[in-house]
Parts: sequence; structure tokens; C-alpha cells
Amino acid sequence: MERKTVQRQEIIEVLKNNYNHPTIKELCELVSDKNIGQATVYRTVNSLVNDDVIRRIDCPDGVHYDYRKEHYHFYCLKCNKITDVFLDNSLIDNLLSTSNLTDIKHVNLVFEGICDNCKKLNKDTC
Amino acid sequence: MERKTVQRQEIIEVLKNNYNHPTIKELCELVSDKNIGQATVYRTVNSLVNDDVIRRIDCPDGVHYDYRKEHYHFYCLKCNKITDVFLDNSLIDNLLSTSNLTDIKHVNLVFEGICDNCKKLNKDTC
DNA sequence: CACCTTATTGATAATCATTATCAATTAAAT
DNA sequence: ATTTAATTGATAATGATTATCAATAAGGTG
Repeated sequence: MERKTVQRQEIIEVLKNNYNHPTIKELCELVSDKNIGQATVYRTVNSLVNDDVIRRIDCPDGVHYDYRKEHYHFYCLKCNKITDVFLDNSLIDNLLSTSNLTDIKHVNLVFEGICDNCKKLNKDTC
Repeated sequence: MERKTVQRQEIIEVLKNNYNHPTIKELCELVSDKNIGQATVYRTVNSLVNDDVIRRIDCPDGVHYDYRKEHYHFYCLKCNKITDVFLDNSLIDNLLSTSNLTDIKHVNLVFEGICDNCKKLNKDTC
């Protein structure tokens, strides 16, 4: 049975208030004033993913986490930033119905490309 | 400019003939009789991903690679195996058109759940 | 409230994956 | 055949994640 520790509460709070899909490293920085050991951050985040409280996003530059779940992602191949992509769920259901998959727990959908900001920067410098 | 080395040719060949989405470790085993250093496997695979010859699949259990591209994936949360999911591309195009994304280079779509085999095993043992 | 049991924490060591280094090799151009 | 520079392989270095374990604290019980 899980215990309501100050560290766990703190980490959940920080994740809930953050919309930037932080990595573990960023998460450690976000709680750095709270004196939480990094082993605890790892353990807590893993347990939260297991309990479906947060979502794990596997990206080319490493693992990111997201407290919010009802959406998808765009990943910039240049700057590695993640932005949210909101899609009509009926379209995803539609997709699933054409496959012969059942009992899908998560749909991990990441669009990869170059974000507008990086495109602009590239135009300026070339 | 890229050189046609025996190691690179060998690694491409192995990837082309493998349908199991190997990890780097598995790839090293697959070429173990060819005396190719693991640093070379890493370098070659990275270069192939960069050149769009193979696709990188980021999963909870690590990185997998796939020579084939025109499909999507199912990832089993129990046994970590990946299986191919073939979907009509018009459905994906449809999805994209409802977002305001342009110039998407890859669509990384992974359905997560428990595979049939693991479901059966679980039923047997509980 | 005091006590007990046990999960959790934090510091650290250990492990695993990936990248960097660099001398020796080899592809490919001349 | 010679030259040049990219590639290789062995190994060291780095970075990310997990394991270990004594100390702490959550939450149940009388």
C-alpha cells in the first residue's frame, strides 16, 4: 500500500503545475529547493507512471513526463522540445477500429519534424 | 561522403533480413560472427537513422530499430515485444489534416497494451 | 498518545547504455 | 601505386538508471 509522503506529494504537485513535459533532470531542478534525493525522484516518477497518474513519453533525446493525458505530441528534431497536439478522439478510435487490436491501454502518438521556431532560425542563418 | 565498408553493408543486410525490431544488443548478437566492434554498430545504426535508411523506435524498455517503415507498432507492456500494425495511410493523413501541423517527417505511433500471448499466460497462472 | 511495523527516503555504489578518443586500417580518388 | 581522409575497433569516459542499506517516518493498533 502506498504512503502519502511529503516528497511524493511535492513531486505530484510540481508535475501537475508544469506543462513543459519535463525530463527527470528538469524535474530534479524543479524540486531542488525541496531537498529531495534524486533516487526518490526516479522511484516516485516510476511509481506514478505505473499507477497511471502521469504519462511517460519516450523520445529520441530521452524520457519526458506529462501529467496530462488526453492529447498527443509533436517533437522537434532540432531543439528536442515537445508541444501538445490535440486531436479528436473519435479519429483515434476510428484508427483503432480498423486495426484488429483490443484492450489498448495507451496510444503513444508523436509527430516528428522541425518546429516553427527552428525553421525560422534556419532561414535567418542560411 | 559515406563509404561502402564491409561492416556497414553487413549491418544493413542483417537489419533488412530481420523483422523483429531488434535493439542494439540484439543487433550486436546478430552480427557477432562477423567481428564487428560494438562502437561500429552504434555509429552505423545512428548514421542509418540519420539517413532515413532505418527507423528508430523509442520504447519503455529502450530503443529498437526497424528497416521497414510503412507501418506502425504495438508494444506489449509485459514482454516488451513489438509487433507491426498496418493502417490505412489515408487515416493518418486525415488525422494530420485536423491538426495544424505541416512538414511532418515521421509519425511515431505506438499502441501499448498486453499482447495475446501474455494475456493467455496470465489467465493460466492466476 | 505511545508503540510497532514496515514502506519510504537519501547517500552512495553498482550497473547499463551510449558516446568520445585515438592509433591503425582501408575505401576511394588521383 | 600513392595519397588522403573517413572508418574501424579497443578502450576510456560519460550519462542515465537501478540496487543497496541504514535511518526515518507514515499509518495502524491498543
